[in-house]
Amino acid sequence: MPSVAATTRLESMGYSGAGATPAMLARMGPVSAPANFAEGHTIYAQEDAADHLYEVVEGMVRTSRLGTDGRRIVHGFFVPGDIFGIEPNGAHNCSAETVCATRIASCDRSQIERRALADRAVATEFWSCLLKSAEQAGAHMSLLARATAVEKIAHFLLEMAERMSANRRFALPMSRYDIADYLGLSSETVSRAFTVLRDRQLIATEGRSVTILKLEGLRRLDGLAA
Amino acid sequence: MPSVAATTRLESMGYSGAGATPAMLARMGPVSAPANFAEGHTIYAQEDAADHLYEVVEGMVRTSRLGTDGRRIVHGFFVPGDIFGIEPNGAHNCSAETVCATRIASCDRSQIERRALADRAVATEFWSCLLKSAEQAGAHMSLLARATAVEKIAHFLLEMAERMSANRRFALPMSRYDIADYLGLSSETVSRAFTVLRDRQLIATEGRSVTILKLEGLRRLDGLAA
DNA sequence: CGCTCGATTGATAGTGATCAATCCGAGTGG
DNA sequence: CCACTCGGATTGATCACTATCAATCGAGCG
Repeated sequence: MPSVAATTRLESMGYSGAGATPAMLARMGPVSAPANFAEGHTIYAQEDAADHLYEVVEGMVRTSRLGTDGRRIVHGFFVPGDIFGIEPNGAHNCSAETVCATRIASCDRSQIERRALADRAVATEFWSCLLKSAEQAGAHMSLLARATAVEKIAHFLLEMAERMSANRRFALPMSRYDIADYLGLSSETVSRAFTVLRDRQLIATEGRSVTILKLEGLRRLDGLAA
Repeated sequence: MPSVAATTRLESMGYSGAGATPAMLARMGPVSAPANFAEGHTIYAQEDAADHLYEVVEGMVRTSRLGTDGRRIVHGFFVPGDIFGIEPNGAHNCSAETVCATRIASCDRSQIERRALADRAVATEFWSCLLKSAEQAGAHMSLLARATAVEKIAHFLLEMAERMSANRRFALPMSRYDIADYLGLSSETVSRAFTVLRDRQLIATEGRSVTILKLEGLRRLDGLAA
Protein backbone atom coordinates (compact mmCIF):
# COMPACT_ATOMS: atom_id res chain seq x y z
CA MET A 1 0.00 0.00 0.00
CA PRO A 2 1.67 3.24 -1.13
CA SER A 3 1.43 6.47 0.80
CA VAL A 4 0.02 8.88 -1.72
CA ALA A 5 -0.44 12.43 -0.47
CA ALA A 6 -4.01 13.60 -0.07
CA THR A 7 -5.44 16.85 -1.21
CA THR A 8 -8.89 17.33 0.31
CA ARG A 9 -9.46 20.71 1.84
CA LEU A 10 -10.31 20.11 5.46
CA GLU A 11 -11.80 23.47 6.25
CA SER A 12 -14.76 22.73 4.05
CA MET A 13 -15.50 19.40 5.72
CA GLY A 14 -16.68 20.60 9.08
CA TYR A 15 -13.93 18.96 11.10
CA SER A 16 -11.72 21.97 11.68
CA GLY A 17 -11.27 23.99 14.79
CA ALA A 18 -10.00 21.29 17.17
CA GLY A 19 -6.30 20.98 17.90
CA ALA A 20 -4.73 22.74 14.95
CA THR A 21 -1.19 21.80 15.95
CA PRO A 22 0.32 18.55 17.19
CA ALA A 23 0.63 18.77 20.97
CA MET A 24 1.58 15.36 22.34
CA LEU A 25 4.15 14.46 19.73
CA ALA A 26 5.74 17.88 19.84
CA ARG A 27 6.56 17.30 23.49
CA MET A 28 8.56 14.25 22.46
CA GLY A 29 10.58 15.51 19.57
CA PRO A 30 10.76 17.15 16.17
CA VAL A 31 7.54 16.67 14.24
CA SER A 32 6.91 16.87 10.53
CA ALA A 33 4.49 19.48 9.26
CA PRO A 34 0.99 17.91 9.40
CA ALA A 35 0.00 16.28 6.10
CA ASN A 36 -3.53 16.14 4.71
CA PHE A 37 -5.14 12.88 3.70
CA ALA A 38 -8.46 12.19 2.03
CA GLU A 39 -11.09 9.85 3.45
CA GLY A 40 -10.16 6.20 3.12
CA HIS A 41 -6.44 6.73 2.77
CA THR A 42 -4.16 4.03 4.18
CA ILE A 43 -1.51 5.53 6.45
CA TYR A 44 0.19 2.20 6.94
CA ALA A 45 -0.76 -1.41 6.27
CA GLN A 46 -0.53 -4.57 8.30
CA GLU A 47 3.05 -5.89 8.15
CA ASP A 48 4.51 -2.51 7.22
CA ALA A 49 7.58 -1.46 9.15
CA ALA A 50 6.60 0.41 12.33
CA ASP A 51 9.17 3.15 12.16
CA HIS A 52 7.02 6.22 12.75
CA LEU A 53 4.66 7.63 15.35
CA TYR A 54 1.65 9.64 14.29
CA GLU A 55 -0.62 12.18 15.89
CA VAL A 56 -4.05 13.08 14.60
CA VAL A 57 -4.27 16.86 14.29
CA GLU A 58 -7.69 17.01 12.70
CA GLY A 59 -10.20 14.39 11.55
CA MET A 60 -10.12 10.73 12.54
CA VAL A 61 -8.11 7.56 12.00
CA ARG A 62 -9.04 3.94 12.62
CA THR A 63 -6.68 1.01 13.11
CA SER A 64 -7.94 -2.37 11.99
CA ARG A 65 -6.91 -5.91 11.33
CA LEU A 66 -8.17 -8.54 8.92
CA GLY A 67 -8.60 -12.18 9.92
CA THR A 68 -7.64 -14.96 7.56
CA ASP A 69 -11.32 -15.51 6.82
CA GLY A 70 -11.95 -11.87 5.99
CA ARG A 71 -13.43 -10.81 9.32
CA ARG A 72 -12.32 -7.29 10.16
CA ILE A 73 -11.66 -6.00 13.63
CA VAL A 74 -11.35 -2.28 14.28
CA HIS A 75 -8.93 -1.89 17.18
CA GLY A 76 -9.42 1.78 17.78
CA PHE A 77 -10.46 5.23 16.61
CA PHE A 78 -8.10 8.15 17.03
CA VAL A 79 -9.19 11.74 17.39
CA PRO A 80 -7.18 14.97 17.43
CA GLY A 81 -4.50 14.76 20.10
CA ASP A 82 -4.27 10.95 19.98
CA ILE A 83 -1.03 9.17 19.15
CA PHE A 84 -1.07 6.00 17.06
CA GLY A 85 1.41 3.71 15.38
CA ILE A 86 3.31 2.52 18.47
CA GLU A 87 3.91 -1.17 17.96
CA PRO A 88 6.54 -3.77 18.71
CA ASN A 89 8.85 -5.83 16.51
CA GLY A 90 9.24 -3.11 13.94
CA ALA A 91 6.17 -4.44 12.10
CA HIS A 92 2.60 -3.17 12.40
CA ASN A 93 -0.06 -5.58 13.61
CA CYS A 94 -2.84 -3.36 12.32
CA SER A 95 -3.36 -1.15 9.35
CA ALA A 96 -4.34 2.50 9.84
CA GLU A 97 -6.75 4.34 7.59
CA THR A 98 -8.37 7.74 7.63
CA VAL A 99 -12.08 7.70 8.48
CA CYS A 100 -12.60 11.11 6.93
CA ALA A 101 -10.40 13.90 5.61
CA THR A 102 -7.66 14.06 8.19
CA ARG A 103 -4.52 15.99 9.04
CA ILE A 104 -1.70 13.97 10.55
CA ALA A 105 1.68 14.82 12.01
CA SER A 106 4.36 12.17 12.20
CA CYS A 107 7.77 11.69 13.60
CA ASP A 108 10.54 9.19 13.41
CA ARG A 109 10.31 6.48 16.03
CA SER A 110 14.04 5.95 16.39
CA GLN A 111 14.45 9.66 16.98
CA ILE A 112 11.94 9.59 19.81
CA GLU A 113 13.59 6.59 21.37
CA ARG A 114 16.95 8.31 21.16
CA ARG A 115 15.57 11.41 22.81
CA ALA A 116 13.74 9.38 25.43
CA LEU A 117 17.04 7.87 26.50
CA ALA A 118 18.51 11.30 26.97
CA ASP A 119 15.57 13.29 28.32
CA ARG A 120 13.57 12.22 31.34
CA ALA A 121 10.51 14.20 30.33
CA VAL A 122 10.40 12.60 26.88
CA ALA A 123 10.73 9.13 28.37
CA THR A 124 7.88 9.79 30.79
CA GLU A 125 5.72 11.10 27.98
CA PHE A 126 6.47 8.04 25.88
CA TRP A 127 5.61 5.67 28.72
CA SER A 128 2.38 7.42 29.46
CA CYS A 129 1.38 7.00 25.82
CA LEU A 130 2.03 3.28 26.02
CA LEU A 131 0.29 2.90 29.37
CA LYS A 132 -2.71 4.87 28.22
CA SER A 133 -3.20 2.66 25.20
CA ALA A 134 -2.83 -0.45 27.34
CA GLU A 135 -5.47 0.90 29.71
CA GLN A 136 -7.87 1.60 26.87
CA ALA A 137 -7.29 -1.87 25.48
CA GLY A 138 -8.20 -3.34 28.84
CA ALA A 139 -11.42 -1.36 29.08
CA HIS A 140 -12.31 -2.36 25.56
CA MET A 141 -11.75 -6.05 26.29
CA SER A 142 -14.23 -5.81 29.14
CA LEU A 143 -16.76 -4.27 26.83
CA LEU A 144 -16.29 -6.86 24.09
CA ALA A 145 -16.43 -9.77 26.50
CA ARG A 146 -19.50 -9.03 28.55
CA ALA A 147 -21.68 -6.21 27.25
CA THR A 148 -24.90 -6.48 25.26
CA ALA A 149 -25.33 -4.66 21.97
CA VAL A 150 -27.16 -1.70 23.52
CA GLU A 151 -24.62 -1.47 26.34
CA LYS A 152 -21.80 -1.47 23.81
CA ILE A 153 -23.34 1.37 21.84
CA ALA A 154 -24.13 3.37 24.98
CA HIS A 155 -20.54 3.00 26.13
CA PHE A 156 -19.25 3.83 22.69
CA LEU A 157 -21.23 7.06 22.55
CA LEU A 158 -20.06 8.11 26.01
CA GLU A 159 -16.47 7.32 25.07
CA MET A 160 -16.67 9.27 21.84
CA ALA A 161 -18.40 12.23 23.45
CA GLU A 162 -15.67 12.43 26.04
CA ARG A 163 -12.78 11.98 23.64
CA MET A 164 -14.13 14.55 21.23
CA SER A 165 -14.81 16.79 24.22
CA ALA A 166 -18.34 17.33 23.03
CA ASN A 167 -20.94 18.27 25.58
CA ARG A 168 -24.07 16.99 23.96
CA ARG A 169 -23.99 17.02 20.19
CA PHE A 170 -21.20 15.60 18.04
CA ALA A 171 -20.60 14.05 14.65
CA LEU A 172 -19.53 10.43 14.25
CA PRO A 173 -17.53 10.38 11.03
CA MET A 174 -17.28 6.58 10.86
CA SER A 175 -19.83 4.27 9.23
CA ARG A 176 -22.05 1.75 11.00
CA TYR A 177 -19.76 -0.94 9.62
CA ASP A 178 -16.79 0.65 11.35
CA ILE A 179 -18.67 0.84 14.64
CA ALA A 180 -19.80 -2.77 14.22
CA ASP A 181 -16.28 -4.04 13.66
CA TYR A 182 -15.08 -2.02 16.63
CA LEU A 183 -17.68 -3.45 18.98
CA GLY A 184 -17.89 -6.98 17.61
CA LEU A 185 -21.40 -6.58 16.22
CA SER A 186 -23.08 -6.63 12.82
CA SER A 187 -23.95 -3.32 11.22
CA GLU A 188 -27.63 -4.20 11.44
CA THR A 189 -27.38 -4.71 15.18
CA VAL A 190 -25.62 -1.35 15.50
CA SER A 191 -28.51 0.28 13.69
CA ARG A 192 -31.03 -1.43 15.92
CA ALA A 193 -29.18 -0.38 19.07
CA PHE A 194 -29.23 3.23 17.90
CA THR A 195 -32.95 2.85 17.30
CA VAL A 196 -33.48 1.46 20.80
CA LEU A 197 -31.60 4.36 22.39
CA ARG A 198 -33.56 6.81 20.26
CA ASP A 199 -36.88 5.18 21.17
CA ARG A 200 -35.92 5.42 24.84
CA GLN A 201 -35.28 9.14 24.38
CA LEU A 202 -31.68 8.81 25.49
CA ILE A 203 -30.24 10.16 22.26
CA ALA A 204 -31.36 11.91 19.11
CA THR A 205 -29.76 11.23 15.74
CA GLU A 206 -29.54 13.21 12.56
CA GLY A 207 -27.56 11.40 9.90
CA ARG A 208 -24.20 10.61 11.47
CA SER A 209 -24.45 13.21 14.19
CA VAL A 210 -25.72 12.34 17.64
CA THR A 211 -27.19 14.38 20.46
CA ILE A 212 -27.09 12.98 23.96
CA LEU A 213 -30.40 13.72 25.65
CA LYS A 214 -30.02 11.84 28.93
CA LEU A 215 -26.42 11.38 29.99
CA GLU A 216 -27.39 9.53 33.13
CA GLY A 217 -29.53 7.13 31.19
CA LEU A 218 -26.58 6.19 29.01
CA ARG A 219 -24.29 5.87 32.02
CA ARG A 220 -26.65 3.45 33.69
CA LEU A 221 -26.26 1.18 30.67
CA ASP A 222 -22.49 1.25 30.96
CA GLY A 223 -21.72 -1.57 33.38
CA LEU A 224 -17.97 -1.10 33.70
CA ALA A 225 -16.34 -0.95 37.09
CA ALA A 226 -14.70 2.05 38.66
CA MET B 1 -7.54 -6.83 50.46
CA PRO B 2 -4.50 -7.44 52.70
CA SER B 3 -1.36 -9.10 51.43
CA VAL B 4 -0.99 -12.07 53.72
CA ALA B 5 2.04 -14.23 53.07
CA ALA B 6 1.34 -17.68 51.71
CA THR B 7 2.78 -20.89 52.93
CA THR B 8 1.94 -23.66 50.49
CA ARG B 9 4.88 -25.78 49.50
CA LEU B 10 5.14 -25.56 45.75
CA GLU B 11 7.31 -28.57 45.17
CA SER B 12 4.47 -30.83 46.18
CA MET B 13 1.98 -29.28 43.78
CA GLY B 14 3.40 -30.42 40.47
CA TYR B 15 4.15 -26.99 39.09
CA SER B 16 7.84 -26.83 39.83
CA GLY B 17 10.73 -27.15 37.48
CA ALA B 18 10.06 -24.25 35.11
CA GLY B 19 11.97 -20.99 35.47
CA ALA B 20 13.22 -21.19 39.01
CA THR B 21 14.62 -17.67 39.04
CA PRO B 22 13.23 -14.36 37.82
CA ALA B 23 14.76 -13.60 34.43
CA MET B 24 12.99 -10.63 32.89
CA LEU B 25 12.77 -8.49 35.97
CA ALA B 26 16.34 -9.21 36.96
CA ARG B 27 17.46 -7.60 33.73
CA MET B 28 15.76 -4.42 34.82
CA GLY B 29 16.88 -4.03 38.38
CA PRO B 30 17.17 -5.41 41.88
CA VAL B 31 14.51 -8.02 42.59
CA SER B 32 13.16 -9.25 45.87
CA ALA B 33 13.57 -12.90 46.72
CA PRO B 34 10.57 -14.74 45.21
CA ALA B 35 7.71 -15.12 47.67
CA ASN B 36 5.33 -18.07 47.83
CA PHE B 37 1.57 -17.63 47.71
CA ALA B 38 -1.23 -20.14 48.07
CA GLU B 39 -3.98 -20.63 45.53
CA GLY B 40 -6.51 -17.81 45.49
CA HIS B 41 -4.27 -15.23 47.10
CA THR B 42 -4.79 -11.60 46.07
CA ILE B 43 -1.50 -9.99 45.06
CA TYR B 44 -3.12 -6.63 44.58
CA ALA B 45 -6.69 -5.38 44.30
CA GLN B 46 -8.43 -3.01 41.95
CA GLU B 47 -7.68 0.57 43.01
CA ASP B 48 -4.54 -0.40 44.91
CA ALA B 49 -1.48 1.74 44.26
CA ALA B 50 0.49 0.41 41.30
CA ASP B 51 3.94 0.84 42.74
CA HIS B 52 5.46 -2.57 42.03
CA LEU B 53 6.20 -4.82 39.11
CA TYR B 54 5.90 -8.57 39.46
CA GLU B 55 7.26 -11.58 37.68
CA VAL B 56 5.81 -15.05 37.93
CA VAL B 57 8.59 -17.48 38.80
CA GLU B 58 6.44 -20.56 39.19
CA GLY B 59 2.70 -21.23 39.03
CA MET B 60 0.15 -18.87 37.49
CA VAL B 61 -1.50 -15.50 38.12
CA ARG B 62 -4.66 -14.04 36.63
CA THR B 63 -5.62 -10.37 36.43
CA SER B 64 -9.32 -9.59 36.51
CA ARG B 65 -11.81 -6.81 36.88
CA LEU B 66 -15.32 -6.69 38.30
CA GLY B 67 -18.10 -4.75 36.62
CA THR B 68 -20.56 -2.74 38.69
CA ASP B 69 -23.13 -5.46 38.11
CA GLY B 70 -20.82 -8.23 39.28
CA ARG B 71 -19.70 -9.48 35.87
CA ARG B 72 -16.07 -10.51 36.02
CA ILE B 73 -13.59 -10.15 33.19
CA VAL B 74 -10.27 -11.98 33.31
CA HIS B 75 -7.79 -9.79 31.46
CA GLY B 76 -4.92 -12.21 31.33
CA PHE B 77 -3.10 -15.25 32.66
CA PHE B 78 0.58 -14.99 33.52
CA VAL B 79 2.99 -17.91 33.45
CA PRO B 80 6.60 -18.16 34.61
CA GLY B 81 8.67 -15.48 32.95
CA ASP B 82 5.73 -13.08 32.47
CA ILE B 83 5.71 -9.61 33.99
CA PHE B 84 2.50 -8.16 35.37
CA GLY B 85 1.40 -5.13 37.34
CA ILE B 86 2.45 -2.43 34.88
CA GLU B 87 -0.35 0.13 34.92
CA PRO B 88 -0.81 3.88 34.63
CA ASN B 89 -1.96 6.54 37.09
CA GLY B 90 -0.39 4.81 40.04
CA ALA B 91 -3.62 2.84 40.55
CA HIS B 92 -4.37 -0.65 39.35
CA ASN B 93 -7.30 -1.19 36.99
CA CYS B 94 -7.37 -4.90 37.67
CA SER B 95 -6.82 -7.10 40.63
CA ALA B 96 -4.28 -9.92 40.48
CA GLU B 97 -4.77 -13.29 42.11
CA THR B 98 -2.89 -16.55 42.13
CA VAL B 99 -4.57 -19.33 40.15
CA CYS B 100 -2.61 -21.99 42.01
CA ALA B 101 0.29 -22.07 44.42
CA THR B 102 2.67 -19.55 42.91
CA ARG B 103 6.10 -18.04 43.45
CA ILE B 104 6.41 -14.37 42.59
CA ALA B 105 9.31 -11.95 42.46
CA SER B 106 8.64 -8.25 42.71
CA CYS B 107 10.48 -5.01 42.42
CA ASP B 108 9.85 -1.38 43.05
CA ARG B 109 8.44 0.44 40.08
CA SER B 110 10.06 3.76 40.81
CA GLN B 111 13.40 2.02 41.02
CA ILE B 112 12.92 0.54 37.57
CA GLU B 113 11.92 3.86 36.14
CA ARG B 114 14.95 5.47 37.68
CA ARG B 115 17.23 2.83 36.23
CA ALA B 116 15.51 3.00 32.85
CA LEU B 117 16.37 6.68 32.64
CA ALA B 118 20.00 5.90 33.25
CA ASP B 119 20.48 2.63 31.43
CA ARG B 120 19.59 2.17 27.79
CA ALA B 121 19.23 -1.61 28.09
CA VAL B 122 16.80 -1.29 31.01
CA ALA B 123 14.70 1.24 29.12
CA THR B 124 14.52 -1.01 26.08
CA GLU B 125 13.55 -3.96 28.24
CA PHE B 126 10.83 -1.92 29.91
CA TRP B 127 9.42 -0.74 26.58
CA SER B 128 9.38 -4.20 25.15
CA CYS B 129 7.35 -5.37 28.16
CA LEU B 130 4.81 -2.65 27.55
CA LEU B 131 4.67 -3.23 23.80
CA LYS B 132 4.33 -6.96 24.24
CA SER B 133 1.36 -6.58 26.54
CA ALA B 134 -0.26 -4.11 24.14
CA GLU B 135 0.21 -6.59 21.33
CA GLN B 136 -1.38 -9.40 23.32
CA ALA B 137 -4.28 -7.15 24.23
CA GLY B 138 -4.86 -6.45 20.56
CA ALA B 139 -4.87 -10.12 19.64
CA HIS B 140 -7.25 -10.83 22.49
CA MET B 141 -9.65 -8.11 21.37
CA SER B 142 -9.82 -9.74 17.95
CA LEU B 143 -10.64 -13.03 19.55
CA LEU B 144 -13.33 -11.62 21.83
CA ALA B 145 -14.97 -9.63 19.06
CA ARG B 146 -15.31 -12.16 16.29
CA ALA B 147 -14.62 -15.76 17.29
CA THR B 148 -17.13 -18.49 18.10
CA ALA B 149 -16.90 -20.46 21.33
CA VAL B 150 -15.00 -23.37 19.78
CA GLU B 151 -12.61 -21.01 17.99
CA LYS B 152 -11.95 -19.18 21.24
CA ILE B 153 -11.11 -22.39 23.07
CA ALA B 154 -8.93 -23.64 20.20
CA HIS B 155 -7.02 -20.37 20.21
CA PHE B 156 -6.78 -20.40 23.97
CA LEU B 157 -5.27 -23.88 24.00
CA LEU B 158 -2.73 -22.98 21.33
CA GLU B 159 -1.81 -19.82 23.21
CA MET B 160 -1.38 -21.65 26.49
CA ALA B 161 0.60 -24.48 24.93
CA GLU B 162 2.98 -21.99 23.40
CA ARG B 163 3.35 -19.83 26.48
CA MET B 164 3.92 -22.79 28.74
CA SER B 165 6.30 -24.13 26.09
CA ALA B 166 4.53 -27.45 26.19
CA ASN B 167 4.75 -29.64 23.14
CA ARG B 168 1.60 -31.68 23.43
CA ARG B 169 0.48 -32.25 26.97
CA PHE B 170 0.11 -29.56 29.63
CA ALA B 171 -1.88 -28.75 32.73
CA LEU B 172 -4.34 -25.86 32.86
CA PRO B 173 -4.40 -24.79 36.51
CA MET B 174 -7.33 -22.41 36.09
CA SER B 175 -11.01 -23.36 36.43
CA ARG B 176 -13.59 -23.38 33.64
CA TYR B 177 -15.01 -20.22 35.21
CA ASP B 178 -11.66 -18.49 34.80
CA ILE B 179 -11.43 -19.55 31.17
CA ALA B 180 -15.03 -18.44 30.61
CA ASP B 181 -14.40 -14.98 32.04
CA TYR B 182 -11.23 -14.71 29.99
CA LEU B 183 -12.95 -15.56 26.72
CA GLY B 184 -16.30 -13.90 27.35
CA LEU B 185 -18.24 -17.16 27.60
CA SER B 186 -20.22 -19.03 30.22
CA SER B 187 -18.52 -21.92 31.99
CA GLU B 188 -21.03 -24.33 30.47
CA THR B 189 -20.14 -23.20 26.98
CA VAL B 190 -16.46 -23.67 27.80
CA SER B 191 -17.23 -27.24 28.86
CA ARG B 192 -19.16 -27.89 25.69
CA ALA B 193 -16.39 -26.49 23.51
CA PHE B 194 -13.90 -28.82 25.19
CA THR B 195 -16.29 -31.66 24.50
CA VAL B 196 -16.57 -30.68 20.84
CA LEU B 197 -12.80 -30.60 20.43
CA ARG B 198 -12.52 -33.94 22.20
CA ASP B 199 -15.24 -35.47 20.03
CA ARG B 200 -13.41 -34.24 16.94
CA GLN B 201 -10.25 -35.97 18.20
CA LEU B 202 -8.31 -32.72 18.24
CA ILE B 203 -7.52 -32.90 21.94
CA ALA B 204 -7.70 -35.35 24.81
CA THR B 205 -8.47 -34.24 28.35
CA GLU B 206 -7.82 -35.75 31.73
CA GLY B 207 -9.06 -33.56 34.53
CA ARG B 208 -7.48 -30.17 33.99
CA SER B 209 -4.67 -31.41 31.81
CA VAL B 210 -4.92 -31.34 28.04
CA THR B 211 -3.15 -33.23 25.28
CA ILE B 212 -3.11 -31.74 21.82
CA LEU B 213 -3.71 -34.52 19.31
CA LYS B 214 -3.98 -32.57 16.07
CA LEU B 215 -2.16 -29.28 16.15
CA GLU B 216 -3.13 -28.46 12.59
CA GLY B 217 -6.77 -29.07 13.32
CA LEU B 218 -6.69 -26.53 16.14
CA ARG B 219 -4.80 -24.04 14.00
CA ARG B 220 -7.43 -24.24 11.30
CA LEU B 221 -9.99 -23.11 13.85
CA ASP B 222 -7.91 -20.10 14.78
CA GLY B 223 -9.01 -17.44 12.32
CA LEU B 224 -6.57 -14.70 13.29
CA ALA B 225 -4.56 -12.88 10.69
CA ALA B 226 -0.83 -13.01 10.23
C1' DC C 1 -19.89 -40.29 55.35
C1' DG C 2 -22.00 -36.32 53.83
C1' DC C 3 -20.77 -31.82 52.10
C1' DT C 4 -19.48 -28.60 48.72
C1' DC C 5 -17.62 -27.04 44.56
C1' DG C 6 -16.34 -27.71 39.92
C1' DA C 7 -17.37 -30.10 35.61
C1' DT C 8 -20.44 -31.99 32.48
C1' DT C 9 -24.67 -32.67 30.05
C1' DG C 10 -29.57 -31.62 28.91
C1' DA C 11 -33.57 -28.45 27.88
C1' DT C 12 -35.07 -24.04 26.87
C1' DA C 13 -35.02 -19.17 25.94
C1' DG C 14 -32.85 -14.91 24.44
C1' DT C 15 -29.76 -12.28 21.81
C1' DG C 16 -27.61 -11.14 17.82
C1' DA C 17 -26.19 -12.83 12.97
C1' DT C 18 -27.86 -13.53 8.58
C1' DC C 19 -30.78 -13.07 4.63
C1' DA C 20 -33.66 -9.86 2.40
C1' DA C 21 -36.21 -5.67 1.17
C1' DT C 22 -36.69 -0.84 1.34
C1' DC C 23 -35.25 3.77 1.96
C1' DC C 24 -32.36 7.64 1.59
C1' DG C 25 -28.69 10.94 0.19
C1' DA C 26 -24.92 11.97 -2.66
C1' DG C 27 -22.68 11.81 -6.77
C1' DT C 28 -23.13 10.89 -11.96
C1' DG C 29 -24.37 11.32 -16.51
C1' DG C 30 -27.87 12.28 -19.83
C1' DC D 1 -32.35 19.86 -14.15
C1' DC D 2 -33.57 15.40 -13.39
C1' DA D 3 -33.49 10.40 -13.71
C1' DC D 4 -30.25 6.99 -12.47
C1' DT D 5 -27.17 4.62 -9.66
C1' DC D 6 -24.69 3.18 -5.75
C1' DG D 7 -23.46 2.62 -1.00
C1' DG D 8 -24.90 3.21 3.60
C1' DA D 9 -28.74 2.93 6.89
C1' DT D 10 -32.86 1.06 8.50
C1' DT D 11 -36.30 -2.35 9.32
C1' DG D 12 -38.30 -7.07 9.00
C1' DA D 13 -38.12 -12.28 9.25
C1' DT D 14 -35.74 -16.17 10.40
C1' DC D 15 -32.00 -18.96 12.16
C1' DA D 16 -27.90 -20.18 14.88
C1' DC D 17 -25.31 -19.74 18.79
C1' DT D 18 -24.74 -19.14 23.41
C1' DA D 19 -26.70 -17.93 28.07
C1' DT D 20 -29.48 -19.62 31.44
C1' DC D 21 -31.82 -22.86 34.28
C1' DA D 22 -31.53 -27.43 35.97
C1' DA D 23 -29.89 -32.02 37.07
C1' DT D 24 -26.23 -35.25 37.69
C1' DC D 25 -21.69 -36.71 38.67
C1' DG D 26 -17.25 -36.93 40.82
C1' DA D 27 -13.39 -35.45 43.64
C1' DG D 28 -11.53 -33.28 47.65
C1' DC D 29 -12.35 -32.22 52.46
C1' DG D 30 -14.03 -31.75 56.97
